[in-house]
Amino acid sequence: MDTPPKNVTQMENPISKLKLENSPVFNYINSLSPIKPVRSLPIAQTFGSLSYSSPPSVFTSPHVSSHKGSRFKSDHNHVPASVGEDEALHETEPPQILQNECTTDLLKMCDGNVKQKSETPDWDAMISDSSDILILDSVNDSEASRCFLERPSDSKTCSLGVAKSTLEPLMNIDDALHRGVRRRCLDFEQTPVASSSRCAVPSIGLHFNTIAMSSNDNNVGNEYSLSGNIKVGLQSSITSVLNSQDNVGVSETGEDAGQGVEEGPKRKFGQAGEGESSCKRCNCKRSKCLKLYCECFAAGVYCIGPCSCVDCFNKPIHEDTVMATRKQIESRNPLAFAPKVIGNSDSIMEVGDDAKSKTPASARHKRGCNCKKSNCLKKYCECYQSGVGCSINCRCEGCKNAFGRKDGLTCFTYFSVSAGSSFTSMDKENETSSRGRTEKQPSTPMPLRQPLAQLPISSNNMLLTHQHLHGASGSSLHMSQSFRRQDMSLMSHSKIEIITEERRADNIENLIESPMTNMINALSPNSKRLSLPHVVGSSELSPWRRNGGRKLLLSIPTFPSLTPHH
DNA sequence: GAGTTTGAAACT
DNA sequence: CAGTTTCAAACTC
Repeated sequence: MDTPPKNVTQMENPISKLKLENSPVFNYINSLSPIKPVRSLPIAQTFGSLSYSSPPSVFTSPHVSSHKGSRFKSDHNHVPASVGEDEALHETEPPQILQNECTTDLLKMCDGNVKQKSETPDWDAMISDSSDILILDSVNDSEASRCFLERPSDSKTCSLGVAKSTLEPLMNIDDALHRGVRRRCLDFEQTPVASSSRCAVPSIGLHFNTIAMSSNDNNVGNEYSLSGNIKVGLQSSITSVLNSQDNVGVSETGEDAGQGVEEGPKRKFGQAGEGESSCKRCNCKRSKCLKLYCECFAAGVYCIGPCSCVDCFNKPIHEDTVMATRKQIESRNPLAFAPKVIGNSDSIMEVGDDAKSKTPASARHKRGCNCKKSNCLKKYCECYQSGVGCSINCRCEGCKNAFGRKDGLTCFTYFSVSAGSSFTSMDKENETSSRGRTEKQPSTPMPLRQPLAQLPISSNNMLLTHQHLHGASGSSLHMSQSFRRQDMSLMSHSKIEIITEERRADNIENLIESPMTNMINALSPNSKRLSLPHVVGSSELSPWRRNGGRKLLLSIPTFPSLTPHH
């Protein structure tokens, strides 16, 4: 099923890289079926529960992880095609899944030295058909592709995050192609090493997690995104929104690496629930990582690498303990490990970063939050943290959740039309008052993307635009202006500025090219999605686009059915 | 990095 | 079920 070894070997010849398109591997890859929506991997929760799918052996078996760990260290010039590993892969991967998604995506990005084959599905088709979102976060375009293509002879490790394909560090084009074919879905479950859309800094990438931490804008808690994105990809074939560093990561050798080698990448012992990430970095000191306090444990993953936990029992070697504890917790609350966020599939958009990136507009926290002081505007709030609005289930006080207030209002990005100004005094006031926070908010323009995902489209087809609602019954708050979606589309085509708190100072070009704009653009008057390439950066057909120093490869996703797989 | 705040989880 | 305690993440300085 996988790449014939011969071809793989052939790939090692640097010269062949330049003639990839003629290589058997390339042909093989192209012969594979086009990208298809993948909903495969069960997002159903974890182990223990009756309806839960059993975790792939690859995650439960330490030795497998060792494999993986070693894989990262493997000489990239060497083709690690361990039979055992491949077998493990075969065991874990639904055959039809991602047959060539990794490679296809991957190849698409090799538009530098490696020419894209004309037969490769065009972006329009891909985007509209597969409804993928593929946002690459990388230093820059050239770097992205370069990393991809260059043989890291200089020990640089480059990895390119390709949504599901989740390339790995130490990946050069050879390995990339090779692994893309060979590894497929394993990566998706192997979240830690999952995707990286970033060219790694000179480092020996072992854990993607750390890169996330080392990125410039230190986002808080974005570690969630990784698996979230991956899962999205799996569920919906939506290539992830790998836009924030959390989504990506290449780590350096070191403690992480050591642990990675020792235990392998962080694995799931259960399947992290929808919206949960398998890429946690806990810091537990007293819970032994055996309580839900522990994010790793709660997410269904073992602690490894980046974790700074003390007396951690959430490790493969304590699998029995972990399982027992988990069962105990589940006996107390059968849904303890169930996805906290549930959502519908009929949402209009799904964007954002990290866990939120897969949060459909209608998604809501299952249990609701209970915030008293944070106004649901900080990540203390599980709803906010999950990128969903508060709901009737919430018992929060003074809810101002930007993703949707308990009272049904939605606050989000500033919206200014045309030459317009935009900010009302209140807006500015709010901006000011919230800037301190916002600046530290996920670099992810969370308010930028996420809320958009929840553009409140009313039953009468009205798109409620931003309002920074000030308080529940906010004083002078302007009630949401409303635009018909049609108008939105028109406006976006003419000129619409979308100003976020974070990016207000950005130049107009960036603003216009903001994801939100693109998304709006992507909304045709009849609510159909428009081809992305036309939307994304008219100047270049390249799927790469700039976004505040990040390259975003966008496409518009259809919503995976997030109907909880209970 | 240390200390504080916060709210979920756990406990009573 | 409500109140309290514990806990770790989020946040601030």
